[in-house]
Amino acid sequence: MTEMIPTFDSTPMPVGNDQLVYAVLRAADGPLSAYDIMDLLKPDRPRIAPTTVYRALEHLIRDGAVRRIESLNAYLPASQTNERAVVFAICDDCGRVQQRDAGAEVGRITKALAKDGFRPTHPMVEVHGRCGDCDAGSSNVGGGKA
Amino acid sequence: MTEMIPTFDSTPMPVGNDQLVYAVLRAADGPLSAYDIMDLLKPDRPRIAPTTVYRALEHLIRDGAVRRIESLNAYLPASQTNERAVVFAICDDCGRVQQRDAGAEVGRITKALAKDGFRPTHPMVEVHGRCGDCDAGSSNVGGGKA
DNA sequence: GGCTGTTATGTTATAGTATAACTACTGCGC
DNA sequence: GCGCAGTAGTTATACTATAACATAACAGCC
Repeated sequence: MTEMIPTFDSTPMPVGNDQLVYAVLRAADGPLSAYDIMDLLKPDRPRIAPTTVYRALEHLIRDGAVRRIESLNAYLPASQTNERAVVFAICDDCGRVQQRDAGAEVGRITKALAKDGFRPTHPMVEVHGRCGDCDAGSSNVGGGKA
Repeated sequence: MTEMIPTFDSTPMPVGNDQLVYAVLRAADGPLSAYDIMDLLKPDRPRIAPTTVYRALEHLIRDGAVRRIESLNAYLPASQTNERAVVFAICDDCGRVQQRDAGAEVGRITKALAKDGFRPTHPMVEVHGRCGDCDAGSSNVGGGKA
């Protein structure tokens, strides 16, 4: 946890970019692209550049506070301190993403690959679909997509 | 204009962009980005545009002949006609990718999500790591990364 | 034949995502 | 002070993908 809540203070507000980026991600109700983040930081940092955002994301991801969704080119605050493999359930309708542990299943997959001589370092599982809310909301009886 | 093979006989044999793109992917020994493909097609089609390549990829993916690797923004010919869920084992050293069936494990994951009301449509599993060849070739005894 | 809808393609421009290259500042240990 | 590592700023550019519009080929129908 790099959480560092800088509350009652006398310090000269050294809130770094990492914290700012993290705060923006926490405040959002869905994944954000790096450029979304940049736009949301503009009020505080009018001249912020992509590089800055990407560097902050790099740190946050390295520390496990943020995760990247490859299939969306977007970023989310990690939901759990739990370090096991995570699966993203991505709703293509509303854009919201759930994170769930899939350590067991991912373990089976990586073990099978290891048997073939492959040495896994970073597994990722992303499942697109439709969340319960959206599925209920616009029940189109035919069964197709919206 | 559409690259007729000008052979013996009157059959038009119009080799479309889809076939050209597919041929390039088959000839490569690893995944290619859309712009890699474009460059490789330049000799045949000096003025080919990104749009054309993306459209061909769209068709090929729709037909199951090609798969996209999200974490690389790259494309591969599908290894199997088998329609089950596939896991990509991506070597971060040499760039080569193996495709293996992971229908069983992916089935467990999607079933678990379905129990929560999520309706999966397109699961993807991509595992980064190091292939057997690279792991053997540059055995760095400490166990870290290259 | 003429009309129209559909699919594929071409062409130009632009949007969106990510990194390179260089500079400079800060804190820390020697 | 000096070098080093980490962070940050700045500018430019590379890489990935789509929008918007025009054209051509063909099929079905009147």
